[in-house]
Formats: sequence, C-alpha cells, structure tokens
Amino acid sequence: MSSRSQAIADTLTRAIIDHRLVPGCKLGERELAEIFNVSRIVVRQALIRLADDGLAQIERNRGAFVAKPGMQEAIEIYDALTLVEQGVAAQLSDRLGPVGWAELRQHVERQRQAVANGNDALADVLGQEYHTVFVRLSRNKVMQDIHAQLLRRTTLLRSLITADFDYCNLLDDHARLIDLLEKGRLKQAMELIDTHHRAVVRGYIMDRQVFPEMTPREALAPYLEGSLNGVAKPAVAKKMEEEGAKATHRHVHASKQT
Amino acid sequence: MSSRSQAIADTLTRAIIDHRLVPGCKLGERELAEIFNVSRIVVRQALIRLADDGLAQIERNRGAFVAKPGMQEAIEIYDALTLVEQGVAAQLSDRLGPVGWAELRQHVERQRQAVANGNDALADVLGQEYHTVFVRLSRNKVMQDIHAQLLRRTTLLRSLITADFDYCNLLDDHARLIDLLEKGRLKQAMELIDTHHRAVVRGYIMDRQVFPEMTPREALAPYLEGSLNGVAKPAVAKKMEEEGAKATHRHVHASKQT
DNA sequence: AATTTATTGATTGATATCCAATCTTGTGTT
DNA sequence: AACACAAGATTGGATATCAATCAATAAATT
Repeated sequence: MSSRSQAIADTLTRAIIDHRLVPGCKLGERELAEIFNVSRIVVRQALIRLADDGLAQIERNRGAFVAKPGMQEAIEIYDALTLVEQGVAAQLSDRLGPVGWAELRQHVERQRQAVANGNDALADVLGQEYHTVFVRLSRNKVMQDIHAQLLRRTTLLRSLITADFDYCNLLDDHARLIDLLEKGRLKQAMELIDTHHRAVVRGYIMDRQVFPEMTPREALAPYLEGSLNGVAKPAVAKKMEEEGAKATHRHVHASKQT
Repeated sequence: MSSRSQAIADTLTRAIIDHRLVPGCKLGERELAEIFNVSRIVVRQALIRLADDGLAQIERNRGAFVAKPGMQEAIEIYDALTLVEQGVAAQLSDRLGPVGWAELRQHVERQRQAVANGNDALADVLGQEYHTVFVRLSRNKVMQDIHAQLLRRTTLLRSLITADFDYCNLLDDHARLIDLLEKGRLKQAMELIDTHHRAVVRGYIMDRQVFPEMTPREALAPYLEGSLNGVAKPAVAKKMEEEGAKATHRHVHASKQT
C-alpha cells in the first residue's frame, strides 16, 4: 500500500461519493484520528489530499468540512465535464476501432439489464461507469484523472439535490451517443453530450439545507477494516429501502464500492 | 496567508516551473525543512500537494523527487491541453463579446512588443499567459484550475527538452486564433490549436539525462523571504546571459516570477 | 432585559523528539 | 568479480507539547 494518509483519503472519498458524509459535515482531526486509529498528522495529510481534489474545504483555524458547492460551481463542474467528454468524443470518432465500440455497447447492455431487473443501485453505478469507460478509451491517463476527479465532484453534487429526473432517458442517451459517434456524426454527438449534462444539472434544485443524520463515526464505520458486516451500503439506498418503493421509479444516485 | 505547507508548495512549484529544480532532483524532507526553517511534517504536506499536482513523485521509503515525465506522458499532457483549449475555443466562439477579443489582441500586442524589444524572457511569460487569459475568458474557475495545472506540467516538460523551435511562429498562431474564432471559423481554429501544440511537442527531443547543476538549497535561495537579492531569475535565462547571445534567436522557456 | 465584553474551552497549525521499517552504501568474504 | 551482511541514513509515523485562533458561555454594563 502507498501511504496511510492516501488510504484514509480514499476511504473518505468513498464515504463522500456514497453520500454517507454529506456536504458541510465537519471533519474534525481528532475525531477522524480516533476513528481510523492514527495520529492527527496522518488525518491532516488525508484532508489536504481531499481538499486538493475539491471534495473538502479547509478553513484556517476552523477545520475541514465536506465541500458544499453552490449552484455556480455545480454549473462550472458540469460545463467542464461536458467539455472534456466532448473532446474525448471528437478523438474517439476518428481513432476508435470496432472493439472499442463493442465494449461501450456491452456496457450499455449491462446497464439495461440492471434496469430491467430493477437493480437500480447497480444501474446507477453502471451509468456512472459508462462515462469512465468512455474516457478510458482515449488511452490518455492524464485526461482520465481529470475526468475521474470531475465525476467525483458531480457525485458529491448529488448529495445536495433532489433527484427528480428520469435516468432511463439518460440510458438511451448513452446508446445513442455510440451510434452517432460510430457513424461519424460528431456534431450531433457533441450536442447530445451537452444536452445530456444539461438535463442532469437542470434537474438540480439545490436545497441549501442538508442535515447530516449521521456522525462521521457512524458514516465511516462500514469502511473500517475491522468491519465484518459485509459491504457498505450507500446512505441514500438504505433510506430508500426503509421507505419502501413509494415511487414508480427509484432514483439512486450513490455508487456502490467496487 | 493560508497555510505554511501551501506557501512552501507554491515556492517549490515556482522553482520547478522556473527550471531551477529540474526533473529527477531529490526533494529530501530534512534538507527542505532546514532550507525553509520549518519542521519536516510541513515539508511533507507541501510535497503531498506537489505530488497531487503532478509536479513531484513520492516513492515510498525513498522520498520525493521532481517529476520526470516520459515521452508518453508528455504527449498525453499536450493532448489534454489541446482538448481543453479546443473546448474553450468552441465556447468562446459563441459567447465572447468584442471586449474579450480586444483583451486577447492587446495581450498578443504586448508580446509582440516584447519580442521586438528583444526581451525574450518577458515574451515567453506573455506567451504562456496568453493561454491562461484565453481560458479565463470562459469564466469557469474549475476549467481554469485544470488548465493551469496542465500548463504547469508543460512548463515542467520544458526542463527535459532541447528547445529548438521558433516561437515567433507560435506568436502568429496566437493572433491567427483570435481572427479565426471571431469570424466563427471554429473548425479551423481547433485545427490551429492542435497544430500549435503538436509543433511544440514535436520539438521535444527528450534528452533523458538532466544534470541538476544546483543543490536544492541554491535553487531555492532566491525565493526565501530573507533574500534581499531582488527577483529570482530563471535558471535557463541566467545560463543564456553567461553564454551570451550566440544564436540569432534565443529561446527562453522559463517563466519569471510575477 | 438586552447588548456588549471577558473568560474559558476546544480545535487547529506547527514543532520537537522518538521509534520502526526500509532503502542505500560500504565493507568484507568467498 | 560477485555476493552477503552490517552499519548509516531516510522516510513514515506516533506522541507530546505549545501558541494562536475560533466558539460559546458567563459576566458586566447600559
């Protein structure tokens, strides 16, 4: 393993994109140090990594908090994501061979099956992963890192919103994008990426108030190595289960850990 | 000021993009701690920041070194930069008003004067800054950060190469890009950005061997607050002065501190 | 009673010291 | 010359400590 601070940063990242640690949540050094059973210094280093990634915000002499982006920043993140994916699309439309297209199609198919089976949590993960696979095909690690970071930040954003859009629609977009690109209709493909993300960000109604409902200790418990309780579940998914399937479509926006 | 580790990270970044700290150079914790007169831990935090930025590489139990990207990574960085700037160009061609175009033109003009006056160092800084101004016009902070980071990494790359291309050519590119974009010839503009960067990366002949010729202490001396020796000079520029103006065109690729 | 001021407590930023693990180097042996 | 082994140095991390700052309460004044 690389360094302990990196491991802790990874765990915190996981917890944040699983929506177990929500924006605004205080990340006290001493508290985290106790939770992870390490010294404060290691925690501090982890927090620095998180802040560099845009997932945490460190305020001098006040401590670190899970980042709480405003609407403006949300728009900027999605604009940046659009820009990156459009660029990758342009590259792929030239260079990608049939094997690549097949991989993408297969991925979409897996997501379609997940939707058919009612496994919304899996479908959501696959929906996210599609974008990752897409960018990976560019064979550019630098670009992949940038994109992955942007994706994490969009996932964080979903903690702040009421998800009221239908992502079955978005699944179609994924399939259509492949078709358009393979046929070389780049202009339309880029248009599609733009509308796709706009559809997402339009659905965002930032309800400024987010209530933690969990202490960091509870939120992080499932990730600690001592845990024998199986795999950690996203906070939202859990809530959904408790509430039962009230809506016809359940929109789970948390990612399951790999 | 934010934190000391951030300040040190900034100084190290400055030194790296000024080519005073060259790729492969060891960044020992104890040594830097003495130089900056801080504890090792603060240095370590600074190094973590640098590594997250792609400017340093931390090897477990071996320490930190100034990053030494290979040819593959160089290509990827420039591809990513191309992708970002093409995307920004596409946005700007729609949305940018005459004020924005004027700002860009004014910037090119300043660089042209610098070239005319033989102030190559300034010309180089302005040439870099052009790209920054360009992206700033997108009014997207997230994108600006990503772009700035990529630019820093390209500057690092210039430590590894023999600069043998004529950047007067590139200055023309800057002016032409504005013309093309304002006239809405987006396709050609994007092509130009691509060739522009390819021209740069083509000129790269990575001479694997880079000799430090400076200890970190010497390299960092000009940036320490105690220094009354005036402004730090880029290592390359200094060397140029010593050698005198042997070539008809001097190609200075280090940036002066602001 | 309400507002302002002080005091207290908690948290962060940072240092010094110490220790274990690991890497490097130098030496000695075969 | 090649290999093994033993210092020596460096990193990763823990702990304890201290100053500075923020938050919240208690006290004092109007």
